[in-house]
Amino acid sequence: MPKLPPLNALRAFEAAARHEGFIGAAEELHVTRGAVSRHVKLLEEHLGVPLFRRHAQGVSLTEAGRRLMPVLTESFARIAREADRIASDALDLHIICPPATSIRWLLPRLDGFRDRHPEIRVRLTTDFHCDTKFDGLEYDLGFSIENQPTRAPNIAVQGLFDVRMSPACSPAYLASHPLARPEDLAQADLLHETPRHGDWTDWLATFPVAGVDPAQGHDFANLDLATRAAVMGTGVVMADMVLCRDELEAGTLVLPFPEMVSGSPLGGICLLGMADKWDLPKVRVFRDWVAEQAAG
Amino acid sequence: MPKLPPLNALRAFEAAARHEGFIGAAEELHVTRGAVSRHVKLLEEHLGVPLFRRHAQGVSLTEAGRRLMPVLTESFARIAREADRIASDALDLHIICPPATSIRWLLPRLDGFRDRHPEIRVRLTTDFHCDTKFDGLEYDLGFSIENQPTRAPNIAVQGLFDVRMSPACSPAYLASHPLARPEDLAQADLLHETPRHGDWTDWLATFPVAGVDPAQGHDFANLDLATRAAVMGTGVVMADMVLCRDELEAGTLVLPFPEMVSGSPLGGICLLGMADKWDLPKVRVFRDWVAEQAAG
DNA sequence: TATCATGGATCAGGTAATCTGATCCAAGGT
DNA sequence: ACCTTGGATCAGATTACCTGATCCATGATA
Repeated sequence: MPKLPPLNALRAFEAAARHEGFIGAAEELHVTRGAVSRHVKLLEEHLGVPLFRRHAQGVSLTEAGRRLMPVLTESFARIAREADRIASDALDLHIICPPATSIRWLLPRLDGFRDRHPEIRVRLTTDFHCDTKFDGLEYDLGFSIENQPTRAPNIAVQGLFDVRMSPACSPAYLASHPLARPEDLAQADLLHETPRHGDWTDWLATFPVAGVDPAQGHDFANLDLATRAAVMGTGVVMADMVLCRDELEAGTLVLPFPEMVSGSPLGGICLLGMADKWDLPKVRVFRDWVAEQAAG
Repeated sequence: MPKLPPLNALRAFEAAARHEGFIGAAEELHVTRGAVSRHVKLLEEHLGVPLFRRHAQGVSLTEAGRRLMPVLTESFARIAREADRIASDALDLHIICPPATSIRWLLPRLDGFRDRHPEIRVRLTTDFHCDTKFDGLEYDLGFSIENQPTRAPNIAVQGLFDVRMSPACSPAYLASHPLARPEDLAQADLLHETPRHGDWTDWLATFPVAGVDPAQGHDFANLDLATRAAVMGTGVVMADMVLCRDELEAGTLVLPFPEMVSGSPLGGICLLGMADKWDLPKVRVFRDWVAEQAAG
């Protein structure tokens, strides 16, 4: 079976052959002339044949050197190209995130991540995804609104923040629709993030308020649209304390009952991903960044 | 420009991938499991992506590893194959030698060299060759019967033994043709190694013998044929003391005038070769062996 | 024709990369 | 429950490698 010569010597020779001199090769490899000279000599001894003719000014390839060089140049180039592709793909970070979390929380912060890690190309897909069948091959990480403790064993989970909900509306709506007591909600226009109306149902399970029917009100495709409707004074949305922080701080949304904040029976927002990829540098870096953003 | 990962790590990974385990790779590379493990880990860190999935029993390639492996296997195989060919060609030793020296001196000894250096494939061409235009590309070494001190500057020369000549004939010939005095050679049948008759002319220049005409006698294509004719009792050959040693020791040839041994005006037998190749291992080894044989 | 510039060879000495060998650990087989 | 297999890991030893100085041959420069 053919034996492979010392690889570092091969690389030094290839560089020297390409540069037609040891100095050029030394610069490319960030070593001294002597190191290149030594490598070439070692290779020549290994093969038992000179690869360069030494002249006063520079070197020229011998017959043997001329035969060896193109094989090395091509092989190294192929290896480098493939290794580069693999390393480059390793920096592509594909994330899936539900619309509200994406638009109201992730997207506004994502440029910060891109600034800090320009080498990682983030590809964000904003859509719902089935948590129980998270596509770990397609996506490196997914935001989930259902932090269930038990999932498939090859799916890793990292909690981010609790879901804390409370009814919210615009100051103008509050002025025209008095909400002095929770029972006043029975007359309010409820805004729902999905046709399921789970948001109000869950909250009412924590705070049973007589006369409020979660079946009534307007439906939206997601929480963002419902929230924006609330800001425009359309009604009362079941606002997420985290996702609606901007509006609450700016005062475009207010909480009529600030004491009545419910948790989520689903356990809050979390990140999930395949255990396989969980500790890839790009994944770890993103997870750390998200955790930092969630905490701050 | 694509960057090349650590080459030794690539080799370790390739071996591990081929053996589907670190232990097999370790054996192939003559290192320990730990060394392979470390190399693979280094490469994985370099690329930023795992190449193996670690199980309790052995490892299996990840997507990235499956992409990288064939490129490495093919590239390394190509490099190893070409390097092997070059090293192998470096062991082909092509020699040219004049017929008499070849048949009477070199060939009987050559098996000894082949025994001592079975890795060197000796290819012997038995023919005259023009010394002034020794074909250094075709032949690694050439035996020359003309040890001229000044040659082309890129031709190296190594003297072997002096040419020492004296008339010789078979005992039977001597019995039937009395050669009591040098002058008796005038009546002898002279045997010439070439139509040039240089052998007798040179000897007669050293030992001028009245009445001997170097123009007469029988011509042969080379010294070997002339010598064998002399052994058969055809006449008197101008025998080389080295090349005819066997016959002289066996007594199949005798020297009528053992005191009258001339040197050669050409300086004796030597080896020559291109200065380029003079110190190649195969050449040096052969030169040393020839010198040893010539001295012994 | 002397001097300089260029480019490689070489060497001693230091340092970093690599290997070893022992130990640990997890998972599957008996 | 125990053993076997195969990889991970660590401290310490070893080796390979690089450096930086110096030397040398040659061709350019003045």
